[in-house]
Amino acid sequence: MSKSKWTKIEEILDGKKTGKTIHIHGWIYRTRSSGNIVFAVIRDVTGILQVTIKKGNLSDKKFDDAKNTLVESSVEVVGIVKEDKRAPGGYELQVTDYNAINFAEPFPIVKDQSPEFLLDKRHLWIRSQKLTSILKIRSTVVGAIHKFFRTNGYYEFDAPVLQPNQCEGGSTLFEVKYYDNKTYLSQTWQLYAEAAIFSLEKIYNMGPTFRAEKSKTSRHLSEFWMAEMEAAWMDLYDVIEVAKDEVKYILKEVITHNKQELNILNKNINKLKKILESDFPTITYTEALEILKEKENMDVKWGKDLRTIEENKLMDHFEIPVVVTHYPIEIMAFYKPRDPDDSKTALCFDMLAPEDYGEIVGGSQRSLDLEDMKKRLKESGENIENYDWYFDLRRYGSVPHAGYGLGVERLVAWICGTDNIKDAIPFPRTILRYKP
RNA sequence: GCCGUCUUAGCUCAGUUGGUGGAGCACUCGGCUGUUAACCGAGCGGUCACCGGUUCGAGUCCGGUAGACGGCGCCA
Repeated sequence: MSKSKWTKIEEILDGKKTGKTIHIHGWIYRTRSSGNIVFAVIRDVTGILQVTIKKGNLSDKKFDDAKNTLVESSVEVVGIVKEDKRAPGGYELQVTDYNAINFAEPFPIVKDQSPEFLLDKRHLWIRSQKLTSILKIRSTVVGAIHKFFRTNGYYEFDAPVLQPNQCEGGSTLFEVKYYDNKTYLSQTWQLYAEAAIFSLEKIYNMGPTFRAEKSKTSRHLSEFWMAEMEAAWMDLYDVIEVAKDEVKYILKEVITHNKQELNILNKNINKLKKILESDFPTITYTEALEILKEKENMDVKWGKDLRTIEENKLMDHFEIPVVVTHYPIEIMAFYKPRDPDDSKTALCFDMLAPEDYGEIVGGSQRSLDLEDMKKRLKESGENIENYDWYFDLRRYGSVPHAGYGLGVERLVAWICGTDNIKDAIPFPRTILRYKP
C-alpha cells in the first residue's frame, strides 16, 4: 500500500498525531466564527475534528475562505495537532494552510427536519452521522452473512431475478415486460434453491427481493434484501439452529466492529452482548396463543395468523429473539409440509425480534408430498402447470431438505434501533416512493 | 381499500371572533481572539397545496381535488 500524506481523523482522536503537522481532507460539518478566529468542525469517514483557523496564521485570503466555506463544503487543511479540552473529542488542529476544494451552496438540511423532507433529500441525508453509522453497520451485517455461510461449508448460489412463476399470490408481484412476454421480479430465491441442493447440498444467497404490497407501515419496503439458505438432509429443527447461530454471529461481528457507530446511535452495547449470550427460546404457535391468553388476555382463535399487534404483545415478554414454530397448515404456503405428529400444523418457523421489529426470519422444512402440494396449490387458485419443473425435483432423487430467509433490513433496523425500516436501506422503495 | 391528522418563507412551525401574513433556523452584511447545532444588531425571503363557493372582505368558513403522515387491513 502506498503511503499517503493524508491523515484520517480517527488517528488524531486516538492521540497518535499530537504535536505533529498533518494534512486532512473532508467536509465541513459545522462552522462558528468569532472575529479573527474561525472554528470549523470537519468530518471524514472516520470521525469529526475541530480545526481552529486564526487570522495571521495563514494568508488573509485563506482566512476569508475559511469564513466562507459553508456546511458541506469540501476542504483540504494543514495544521498542528493540539490536545485541547475545549475541543469536541479533546483534540483540535491549529491550521496553517486551508484550501477550499468546493464552496458549497447553502445546505438545505438544517436543524429542523421532517421525515418527508429527509426522504426527498435522501442523496444528501445519507451523509448524516446517523445514516452513515447505520450504513457502516449494514456493511458489517452483509459481510457477516457471507462469512457465516462460507465458513460453514455453504456455496453461494444465484437465482434469476426475472422469474416466470406467478407463485405466492400474483397481486404482490412487480410485472416486467420481457420481449413479447411478461416476467416478475423475484419474491424469493427458494424454488430455484431447491433445484440446486441436489448438487451443492448446502447453499445461501443474499440479494434484493421485490414485493408490490400495499403496506404503509414502518416495517415494510417494496424492495428489500433477503439472505436465504437451503440445505439438503436438514429438517426443521436443524435449520432453526442454523438461524439462531447466524443471527448471533452477525450480532457478534457488529459488536466487535461497530462500537463507535452503536454509540452514535445510542445503542446499549451491554444489552446486545447479553442477547448474544442468551439462548433464544423456541415455542410453538399454540404456546404463543397460550401466552397471549394468560398474560395479555388476548383471545386469538386457533388457526388465525398472528397479526402485528399480537406479535408485539407476545414479544413484550421477551428481550431476545424468539422462534415460533408449527403455525396452522391452512395459513401456510403450499411447500410447507404437515407435521406427521400433528397434521393441523406445518413444519415451519418464524423468528421474531423484540421491541416491535417483527419477523426477522421465516422458514420451513419443505414438503415432499407431490399430491398434497398440488391439492393445496389448486385450493389457493394457482395454475399447477407453472410448477411442473418444480415438481420434477420431487421425482428425481428427492431428499428431506429445509431453508429460511432472513430480512436484512429488519435485522439492521433492530440492531440499530431505528424507528423506521426505511433508515436500514440507503434509498428506500415503498408503495409511495421510488425516488431519488 | 378504510379511518384519522395535516399542507403558511429554503427548513421547522405560530397565525385568536373572517379585517394590512409572523417567529426561529438557514443565507447576506456589520460586531466580537475559544466557540461547542455560539452570541449581539440589521437585512433578504410569501401563488398561505390546487380548483370552486359564501362574504363588502377568506390563510381563517363551506365543497371538491391532489399530496404527506399515522393507524387498520394486506404482508413469500
